[in-house]
This record gives sequence, structure tokens and C-alpha cells, in this order.
Amino acid sequence: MEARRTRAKPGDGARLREEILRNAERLLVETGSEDALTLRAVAQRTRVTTPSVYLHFSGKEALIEAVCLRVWDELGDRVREAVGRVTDPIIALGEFGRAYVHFALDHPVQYRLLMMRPSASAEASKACFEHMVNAVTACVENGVLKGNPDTVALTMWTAVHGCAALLITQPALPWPDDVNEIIDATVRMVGFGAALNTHLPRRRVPRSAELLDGVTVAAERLKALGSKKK
Amino acid sequence: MEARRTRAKPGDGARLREEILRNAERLLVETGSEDALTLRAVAQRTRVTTPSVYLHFSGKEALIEAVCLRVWDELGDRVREAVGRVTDPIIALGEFGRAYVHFALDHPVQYRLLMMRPSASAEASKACFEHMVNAVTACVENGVLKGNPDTVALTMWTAVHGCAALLITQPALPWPDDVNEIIDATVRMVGFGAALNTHLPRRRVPRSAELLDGVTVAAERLKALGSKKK
DNA sequence: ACCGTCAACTTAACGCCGTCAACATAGCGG
DNA sequence: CCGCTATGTTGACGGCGTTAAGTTGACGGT
Repeated sequence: MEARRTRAKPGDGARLREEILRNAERLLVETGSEDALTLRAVAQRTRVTTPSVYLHFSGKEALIEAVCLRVWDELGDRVREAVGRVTDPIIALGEFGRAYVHFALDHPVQYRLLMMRPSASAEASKACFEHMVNAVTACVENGVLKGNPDTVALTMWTAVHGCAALLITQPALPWPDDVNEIIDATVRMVGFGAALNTHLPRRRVPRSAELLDGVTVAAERLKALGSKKK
Repeated sequence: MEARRTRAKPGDGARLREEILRNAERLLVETGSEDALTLRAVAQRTRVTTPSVYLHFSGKEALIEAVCLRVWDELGDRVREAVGRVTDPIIALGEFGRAYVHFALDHPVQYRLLMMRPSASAEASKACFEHMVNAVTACVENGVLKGNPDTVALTMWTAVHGCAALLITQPALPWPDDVNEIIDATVRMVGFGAALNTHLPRRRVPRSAELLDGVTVAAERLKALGSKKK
């Protein structure tokens, strides 16, 4: 086994930490499974002996955690950028959802690690969640949504997360040929649904006939508004 | 190590299979983590040596798969029962969602195994998905929903799954004290959203002002219908 | 110029895991 | 009564995460 060439100078051992982190994510993406993410494999790829990993991470779990943190940051950047491109709050919320799902589909292994591990990192996910709350808050101030922004954002996030998660973990379902169909349908459903849901009284769910009547009216009204403005 | 008392008679070796399966799920629930689901631990609890598991399961993965299949069946029973209790199709769809999420929350470890493993069982999930398609088809025939039942059901399932998944894997988020608030909000959002989404033209997402106008009209109409009938 | 100190790694080993090949044994059909 | 098959067991292998103890190289104080 060819040993690592140069040893780090005192004080910059963190260089190895970065290298390990990078190799861990590469290994994860290449193999497509976290079972293949072995401390030994990561160490070998970094041309270091296995216990050296313990100099920078307290164990395997901590290494995975660190990889996840990095992905959270990227996700946050991506959705912030998407939201920033538009001014209309409800459109921004839609862009948020689209960017979110697309990021998840672009990094399926990382996303599964992020959201589906037994104990995922709490603080980082909260930070990302804040972005969604902000987008929702803008809608509430605008008047298009009502209610507690936290709760509304949670409800909308669950839907978007479910879309990404199911697309990743259940590819055998009868998805349409173009994934964007489902993403768009989800985004619209969330938008319409949250709008109606926040403005409607909380008491009861309308029966089919009532819902259909109400929807028909809303649909005609929305259609008229849409063609009038365009 | 005290050996297993009696050995199974020829022809009913499947008894051990059942016992192993039961102990595997028990172990899973007790420890709360699939990492603790060890072939050795399962074998010991069944009072059998480890390689005996290989007589009934081709390996660890197959054992987990078998546990999952059993859970799928229970989930299918639960939602079928929930849907069968009501006649109104849109109410039935809501009951489907409620029962689905509650089942997931009642069996968090199993649900995570079911939906979040790298390679989840495809056929079983399809069978469960059929139930949802049936519920949606009833709504389409009723006229309250439009479009391809497969696609509509997928969109709605993603939202319900996301609700369950996020509740299970991200307990640190600012959930309301009563989980039913989120479940109800999700169910209503899905109902309203899917109804609006299937009846509206596919072209574009309305801007905030248009959406708000349409929603306001729909809300008043729905509210009137609700109080009139009740 | 030397030397101790300390960060940065390596060597060696432990116990647990999934898996497999080889061996043992009980009961039933002939 | 005998042999065959279903039903297990014994023993072992390699790989894993983790830990304790040893090694090495650079730097600061004297």
C-alpha cells in the first residue's frame, strides 16, 4: 500500500478533513448507496489509514452528518436563488418548490441521506426550513395566504418533500414520462390548496357536491382573471 | 446457549419462518433502528443458530423485504377499511389520507423501512397504490376531480406520504402540539388543491392577485354551501 | 544547536457482522 | 430396518467500526 506522500504541517490538519469529506461524498454518489460508504474505503481513497479518519470525525455517524451539512447548504443556496429571481410571492413559492424537487432529483443519494436517516441533523434542516417560512410570510403579508406561517410552510413542505421522496424511492410507480408534469401538478396543487385551505373556515371538510360547486366557481373566476391579464 | 427445544417436523419448516419474521419485527420496533436488526440477534431471540435463518430467507435483505411485505398488507387493510366506512368519494379520499398518515405514525420504523430503503419492494407498493387510484377514480366519476386517475393519485399520494415522512424523520421542526392539525391541513390542502388543479387549465400558474380573487370567491361560495347543508 | 513537546499519523488488535461450506440428526417412505 | 430428505448446527472467513499504543516530523524555548 502506497502511503500518503506528505504529512500535513501542524496547524493545518483540517486539510485532511476537507479531503475526507470530499472523497466520502464522491464515494457515495459513485456507488449510489450509503452501505458502500465505508470508513475504510474513504480512508483508502484519501490514501490514509482508517483510524486517521478519527482525527477529524468522531466516528462514521459524524462523517455522514458532516456530508449532510454540506448538502443542506447547497440546497439552501439553490432555493434562495430560485426565490430571489421573482417578485410575486406566490410565484416565488412555486419556484421554491420546483427548485427544491429538482435539487433532490439531481442529488438523490444525498437527499435520501439528508431526510431519511433515523436521526437527521436538526439545526441544518431548520435553517433551510426558514427559507420556506420567509416565502410563506411574504404571501401572508400579501394576503394570498392566511394563518400561522410556520404551520402553513410545514404543510406545503410536506407535499414538496413527498414529491421528491416518492420520485426517488419508488421509481416503479406509474410516473408520467416527463417528471415535470408531476412536479408542476404538485406545485399547483400546493398553491391552490394552501390558498383555499387558509382562507376557509377550519371546521369541516366540504362534501363532494359543495366542493365541486365551489371549485367550479373559483375555476371560472380564475380563468377569467388569467385571460384578462395575459 | 440453550438450544431450541423441539425441531420442526418435515413439511412444516415454515413455522420457523413465521417465528423469525415475528421476532425480526419485534426487534425492529423495540430498538427503533434497523441497524439493530441483526441476523444474529433475530436468530438468538428465536433460539436458533444464525445460519438457520438462511433456510427460510436468502439473506438479510430478503428478511427485511419479508418484514416490509407484511407491513404493506397491514397498511392496505387499514386504508381499505377507512375508505369503506364512508360513501361520499371526496370524504373517502380524506379518510384515506388520515388513515394512511396515522398508520405511518403508529409504525414509524416500519414505515421508514417501507418507503425509504434504497430498493423498496415495487409490487407491494403498487398494490397499495391501487387503493388510492380507486378512491380517486370514484371522485373522477363523481365529477369532483378530472384528469388521469394515476397522475392525480400520484400527486395526492406524494403529499400524504410527505406529511408522514417529515413527521417521522424531522421531529425537531416546529410542529403544532396536536399532530392532527397538520394532518387535517394536509388532507384539506390536498382535497382543495387537487380539485382546483384538475379543473383549471394547465397552462399557467395564476399570479397572487388572481389567485386571491378566485380563492375569495370560492371560499364564500363554499362557506355558504357548508352552512346551508349543515 | 539541541531537545522536549505535541500534532499528525500508523500499527496492531478486538469484537461484531453477514455469509458459506461442511457436518449432524430426526422422522418418514420403501 | 434402511436410506433419503428436511431441518437444523459447527466452524470458519473476510470485512466492518472502533480503540489503544506506538511512531514521526516540525516547531519553540533555551
